[in-house]
Amino acid sequence: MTTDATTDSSTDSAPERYQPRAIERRWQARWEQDDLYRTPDHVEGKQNRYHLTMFPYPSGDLHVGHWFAMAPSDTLARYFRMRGWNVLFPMGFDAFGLPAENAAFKGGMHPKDWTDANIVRMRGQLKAMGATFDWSREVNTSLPEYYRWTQWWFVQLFKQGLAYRKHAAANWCPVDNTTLANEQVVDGCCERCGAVVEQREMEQWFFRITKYAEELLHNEDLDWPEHVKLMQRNWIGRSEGAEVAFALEHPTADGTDEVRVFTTRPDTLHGVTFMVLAPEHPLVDAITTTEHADEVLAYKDRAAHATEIERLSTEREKVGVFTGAYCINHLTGDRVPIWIADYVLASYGTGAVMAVPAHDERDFAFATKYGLPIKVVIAPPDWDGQPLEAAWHDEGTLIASKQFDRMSNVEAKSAIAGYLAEQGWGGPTVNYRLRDWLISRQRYWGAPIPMINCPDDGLVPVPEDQLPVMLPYDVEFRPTGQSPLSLSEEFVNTTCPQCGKAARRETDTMDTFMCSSWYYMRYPDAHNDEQPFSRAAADAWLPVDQYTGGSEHATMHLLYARFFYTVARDLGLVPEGEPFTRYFSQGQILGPDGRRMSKSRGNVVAPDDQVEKWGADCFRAYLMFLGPWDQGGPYDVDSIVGVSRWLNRVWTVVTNPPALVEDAAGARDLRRLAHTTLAKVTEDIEEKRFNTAIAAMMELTNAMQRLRDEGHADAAAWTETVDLLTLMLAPPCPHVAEELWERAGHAYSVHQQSWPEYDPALTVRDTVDIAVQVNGKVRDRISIAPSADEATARAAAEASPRVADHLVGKQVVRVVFVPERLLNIVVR
RNA sequence: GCCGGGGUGGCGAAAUGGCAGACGCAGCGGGCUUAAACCCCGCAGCCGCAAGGCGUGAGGGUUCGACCCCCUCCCCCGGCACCA
Repeated sequence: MTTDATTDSSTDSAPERYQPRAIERRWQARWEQDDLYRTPDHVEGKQNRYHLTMFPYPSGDLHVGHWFAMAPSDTLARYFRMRGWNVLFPMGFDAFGLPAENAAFKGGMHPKDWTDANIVRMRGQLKAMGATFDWSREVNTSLPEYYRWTQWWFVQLFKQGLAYRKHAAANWCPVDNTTLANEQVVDGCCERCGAVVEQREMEQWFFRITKYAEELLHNEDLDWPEHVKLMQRNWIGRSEGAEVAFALEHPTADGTDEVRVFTTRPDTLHGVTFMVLAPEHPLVDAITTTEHADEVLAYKDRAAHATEIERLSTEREKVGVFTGAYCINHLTGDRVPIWIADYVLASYGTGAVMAVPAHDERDFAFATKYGLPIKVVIAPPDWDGQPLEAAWHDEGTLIASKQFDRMSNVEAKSAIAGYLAEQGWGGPTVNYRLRDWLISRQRYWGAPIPMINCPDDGLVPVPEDQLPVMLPYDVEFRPTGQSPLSLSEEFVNTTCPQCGKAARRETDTMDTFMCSSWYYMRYPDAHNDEQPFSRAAADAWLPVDQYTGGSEHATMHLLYARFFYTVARDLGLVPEGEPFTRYFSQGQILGPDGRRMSKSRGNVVAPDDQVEKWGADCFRAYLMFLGPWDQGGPYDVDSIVGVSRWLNRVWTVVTNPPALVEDAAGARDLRRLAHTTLAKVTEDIEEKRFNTAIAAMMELTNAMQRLRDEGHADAAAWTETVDLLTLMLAPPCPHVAEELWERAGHAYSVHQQSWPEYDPALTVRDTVDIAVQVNGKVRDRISIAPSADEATARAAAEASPRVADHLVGKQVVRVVFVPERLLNIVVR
């Protein structure tokens, strides 16, 4: 460590200043040299505990948001390590993805080189944080040694029938030139770039996540924030109802003789007056009559060109066209006209709905516009038989429904659904809003889908011993909408693994969410080149005991990861249960102006500058101190100085203590405060309330400062307090804690010490101040023994003139006494 | 529209039925210093000279007592939204 030219270091009496950066560099080097944070799979006498914070995308620079997510997470991992657990806290990089290509395209740098350079830079920045990451387990999803196993996963899913190829309308981002999963479309726009998403018909790979919809829905028992679990449940969107077959009046040329619909209202089946198919419904062309063909064609064309935003708008007037065809309602024998309209979604249910205008607002609007009949089958109370002015969707009693008349509509739901099943016309069913996960991307920087298309054998997976399918370096990766890999003859041309004949490789790459769906399973066995990870490693570490990260991933990463874990479990790769036992979502750190940090707003706070100026310990502590972790908040450039002052004060009181003497009374007071603080800090860290934990440590420090001003303190109590403070400081501020620990003459390292236990006996007070109220208003405060009873407290209270004044001439009607809190005298 | 989370000094916040504003920023006064910075001490919700009164988005309720529980409403943030 170098001493700089500050004048005070030359004099004997002047205290040594706290120099955070020098201390931090010194200890980071030492920890790395000693491999202090390498985590073995098993440690005698310790239980394993897996802590994880979401790994970053290597965009180039670690920003304040990363620190805000990771520093408290590291504090937690350090705390549990001190509690005696063998804590795994790994780090890596989610290194595939679009920004590498876009940046590469702009800067003329190859995506791999750009990504690798960013990782080097960010690894250095992460190390500056002083976190307890076990770098020996680092993963980089863009390396063949990793994506080989991502491809292996794809093959397993394919073999399980969970990966399939389908020609379907897909979300297409015209700016990024690739398809997007449903989850990546926000308000009809690309989640990443904001461009308006289009629909494009193409061959795409999907994962059958919907097979697990019911299982994924059941997340009640997870120790996760309720709002995140709710977001997942809403996203999956279970709805109970019935599937109903309607007979086509004229079967189609290929023999189809019915249309099936999904409805949550089988109770209104007798009120169906028309039917609406999605414009993309496969039956549309076959049933459309010649005289309506032109109109239908024109409408389909218009619907196909509407953007997602237009189609999603609930305000847009509902328009459609008649196909000329009819079907028959089995229950009533009614002849029902079939229309098409784009408010019916091809991708939900059966892509067709039965319309009951009397009891559904959308159908009501549609019927009114086109003069279609409105038939009431649930009578609103006091209904006079006149036409309805609006759809009635509340509960009621069935009418005009044959044998179901006079039944409550709630009963009728199951009664009619059951009757349909008996008659072979459908029956009760459950539908989910969740769609299968579209995973193919027409971009370069991702893991190639390990499939081969053979003219004879069809789609054949690349044999596992031939993985990875290497992503070629020399490829024209300019985004054109055509998969870049398809332009490389060398990549595309191969032979069929089954018949050996010439065949072509799949040229799409995988959605990067696939890489992050299993990375937490890789850390336990990060360098295994025989399998993605061993069962032994999985048993040692999985599931993750504490996961932390932003809740923006609620319906993407967190759902996909649960899906993957379910598959892994079914394959016998991992223990039973869920991937993340506990999950905590931190809030978002905002710019000093209270808005999201972004370069265009010019409100970005650069963490490197802050670390250089204040030190990593101070920056970590500031981020934890600014408010509740799950709430986030603005980064206030001015108030970090308060945390810096605190650490300086800690430094001063510890390195330059008052005269150490014997003082029994002072010792009791100091110990009481030290142990009360320890109790509070322990509880707060367990509850992830870092802001109040730090506030408590500040209070303790302030009290020590007062003793220092007084000039003397009890030697034993002082030393004990210094040690406790240093140990409490170790998780949030690891460097200064290590330095002070060493200066106190203790053995290296503070990070291998046990978390101290507080002594409840030492926290007991001799007297407590309680509030005295008269009619609920505080009139005075009195000091009494904590054990004092009501009579004692009341006597003391009445002795106070400030209280007595309010009792004069009044009659006491009630006295409420809360020990150690207050006394309330109710008078009249 | 539906579902969550929130609204407390000039600012970040604390208190989950019991002394509202701990801790910190900014502010004011003082000390140290040739001076500045650092550092240290003190003051500080609002009105008021004071006694006292008022005060946790607004209004109502329950209670001896409400930031906290209940009802109605307003505003901010997040999610979902033609899912039949």
